[in-house]
Amino acid sequence: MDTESIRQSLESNGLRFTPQRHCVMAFLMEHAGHPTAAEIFQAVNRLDPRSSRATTYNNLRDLVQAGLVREVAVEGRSARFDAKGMRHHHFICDRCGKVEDVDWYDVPKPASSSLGKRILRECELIVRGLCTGCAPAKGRRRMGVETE
Amino acid sequence: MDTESIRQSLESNGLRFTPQRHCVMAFLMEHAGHPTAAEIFQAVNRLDPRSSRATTYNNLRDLVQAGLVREVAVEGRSARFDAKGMRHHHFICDRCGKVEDVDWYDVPKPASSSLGKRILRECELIVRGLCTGCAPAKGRRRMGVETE
DNA sequence: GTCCGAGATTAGACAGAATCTAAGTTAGGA
DNA sequence: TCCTAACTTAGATTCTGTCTAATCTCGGAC
Repeated sequence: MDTESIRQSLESNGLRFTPQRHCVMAFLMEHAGHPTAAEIFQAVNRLDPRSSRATTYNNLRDLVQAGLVREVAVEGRSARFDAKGMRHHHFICDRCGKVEDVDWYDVPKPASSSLGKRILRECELIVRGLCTGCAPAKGRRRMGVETE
Repeated sequence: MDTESIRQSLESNGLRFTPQRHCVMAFLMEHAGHPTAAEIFQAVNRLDPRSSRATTYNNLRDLVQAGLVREVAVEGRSARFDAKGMRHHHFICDRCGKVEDVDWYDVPKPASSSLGKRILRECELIVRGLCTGCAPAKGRRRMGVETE
């Protein structure tokens, strides 16, 4: 996503395109590793030491509302964010907590009517396991495949 | 799940069965509404005013490790927990944040090999939308079905 | 070009959630 | 009974996020 389309998305949501917002977007697009709000603030603050934490949090909230950024659902203390590029699911490593993308595939929705709820978005999948770094070497199968 | 099987699960994980742990499990099994750690602590503390917050947090962590309790992946400030009874997915209301259970159905896993990761558990689904309380009355369709 | 108002930013205080620490207690095996 | 490891406790601390009031900036109206 280029600067101009970021600007357009912001303005169509009644938001101004500011250097701070650009900075947040740029960092998120460069870092696919689902950084936390604190990491984003650090990065923004490194580029412009005058920028404040409140602004970063405000901007993250605004960008999520504008649909430019997604907040990833993971356990843990701090919110993680994701520049919305291609749709994808998420993989969480049970050992190191790393969040990785999983290629998108359609997941069947539960029947909305049977729930009595209104389903607004595609279902998001959380896949758990061990990432390449944490999984034991191929051939040795210490952990097995546990399905609860 | 009865007291004896809780005791066995704890002991097979090298953990003692203590009144505090029993209290946490009992509360979680009675309250299916995915209480937060703070709510669990309040409830435990009401039964035994001497019990401490640190113990409740420690016990929740231990119970999750022992596989007796699940931490639910939701955005938001406080961790939410769930006694592992029947398998189910989760529905999160976009407006009020309420977490509800969705009946279990199998979701196709991504191909483990193609990921280079080891998938350890069933995939967890996060469904979003408006709960019965927040959805506009039937017939009026203000929000439509938005699929990102 | 100037003025004005809404939106944006800032620093720092504040609040809530979770963790850490050190000391005391308890349970269970030797 | 004694000893040790596991457990619990109170309270301090850290971390994460929000709020507030003051200031700044942009863009439209004049």
